[in-house]
Amino acid sequence: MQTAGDGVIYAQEDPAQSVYQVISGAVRTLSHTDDGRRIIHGFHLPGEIFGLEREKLHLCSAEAVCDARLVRCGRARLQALADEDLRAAEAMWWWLLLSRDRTAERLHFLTRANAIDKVADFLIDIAQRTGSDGRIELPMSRYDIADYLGLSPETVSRAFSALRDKGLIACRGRTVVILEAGFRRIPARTRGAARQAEADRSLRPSPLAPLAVAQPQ
Amino acid sequence: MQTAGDGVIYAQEDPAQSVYQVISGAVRTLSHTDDGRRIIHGFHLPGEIFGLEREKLHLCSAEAVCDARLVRCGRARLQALADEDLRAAEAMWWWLLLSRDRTAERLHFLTRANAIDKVADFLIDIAQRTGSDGRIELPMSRYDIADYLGLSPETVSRAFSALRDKGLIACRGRTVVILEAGFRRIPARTRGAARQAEADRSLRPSPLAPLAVAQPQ
DNA sequence: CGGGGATTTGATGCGCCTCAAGCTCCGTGG
DNA sequence: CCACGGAGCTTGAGGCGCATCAAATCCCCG
Repeated sequence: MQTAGDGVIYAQEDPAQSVYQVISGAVRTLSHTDDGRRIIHGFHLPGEIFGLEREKLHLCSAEAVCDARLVRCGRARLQALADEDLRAAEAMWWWLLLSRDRTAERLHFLTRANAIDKVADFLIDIAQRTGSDGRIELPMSRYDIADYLGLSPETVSRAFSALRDKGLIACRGRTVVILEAGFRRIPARTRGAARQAEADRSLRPSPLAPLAVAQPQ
Repeated sequence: MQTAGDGVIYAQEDPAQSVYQVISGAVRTLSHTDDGRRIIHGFHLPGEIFGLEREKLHLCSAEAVCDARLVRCGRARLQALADEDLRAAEAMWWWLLLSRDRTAERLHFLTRANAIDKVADFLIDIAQRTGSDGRIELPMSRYDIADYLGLSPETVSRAFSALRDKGLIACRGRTVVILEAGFRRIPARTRGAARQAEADRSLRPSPLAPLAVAQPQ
């Protein structure tokens, strides 16, 4: 399926019938606080999966950040896959645990780090997930990043400026180049996180044929 | 098995061979940032399960908060349970999804809420999990709470005082009584969280015989 | 060339961390 | 039985970081 920028893929409270994988473009999952502020749960880049729910309804909405192509996989089909192929079931299990661990890791980081480190970490994360060696073209706005990191857009912008002034990145609008290799390890991450990230990158081959190379969250 | 207060159940990087369920007392899972500060991932109360890992090693340590009794369940046994009983496998799957959702919910809350709301939410959470109708005996210190909520111990203490001054709680040391019913819904939670909490409380019966009524995280 | 959203920059205030004392409670030894 | 000590907790003062309000600038696109 195909979705234009800002298009709604599913809304919060919609029946959760499918799981999705991004083919191209980018997707954000989001919800709103009671006082109306937006929370972005995560961004989903090509190859990554989203939409798996515990209950019958989606807990958050999903929107295309920019024009995006997706593959949809029905719940029943996923269930069938897991039932008939033990390795597929194992892969899903493992993928879900990874998703949980990443969320926990993000929690600790966002709770402790300052604004500059958050933005730096975000850029490194995007670079790694896109397989980039430093140059990245951000699909999302500063507002999106702010709502994802729990900062104000102004603070995000100031963090970009600070990183540029320090010579750690070069950027113009949404084009960013990560300059400093040393910059690639952020303080305040929990011990062992580096080792874990290493393990994550060498993703085990997955038997989830149409949904291969699952990058959770 | 039995463990005294502050006793180590397993250490970070230990081989992850078992899953545990708390029978009595309380357990904390924790790790340390590179600069030495302590991060408490979660508290585990009677009936709750912890220790399930994606990899061969534990990502964080587990310690008894106070004297505690635990049940240990080996990985192989868990695997066998899942293989032979489809309903058990489903329950584990569901439990893991719940764990993920709770972590995500906590992430958004801790990123947005102020110190008083964090502490208030923490107290309500503990009260709900212990099945208390208001009176709770905290097993953990203010320092533990601080490291769990990402606050300083002083700020946690001030939050307790502020809640007391507002007439929302009564407390003396680690004994707390939640006074205001209206206080039981905290702002800044994401929409639908109330409905979700409702669903969580009516926990579906689990076929995990020795590890029944699984409360994740 | 004009318009409007996205981004940047500036000024100000509040909230939490840090450093620093007191205070409470409880166990221990005199 | 009471003085002592120490850990846990509370309270106070000051400073830094981020949110907020405000305004200027960039840049894309018609």
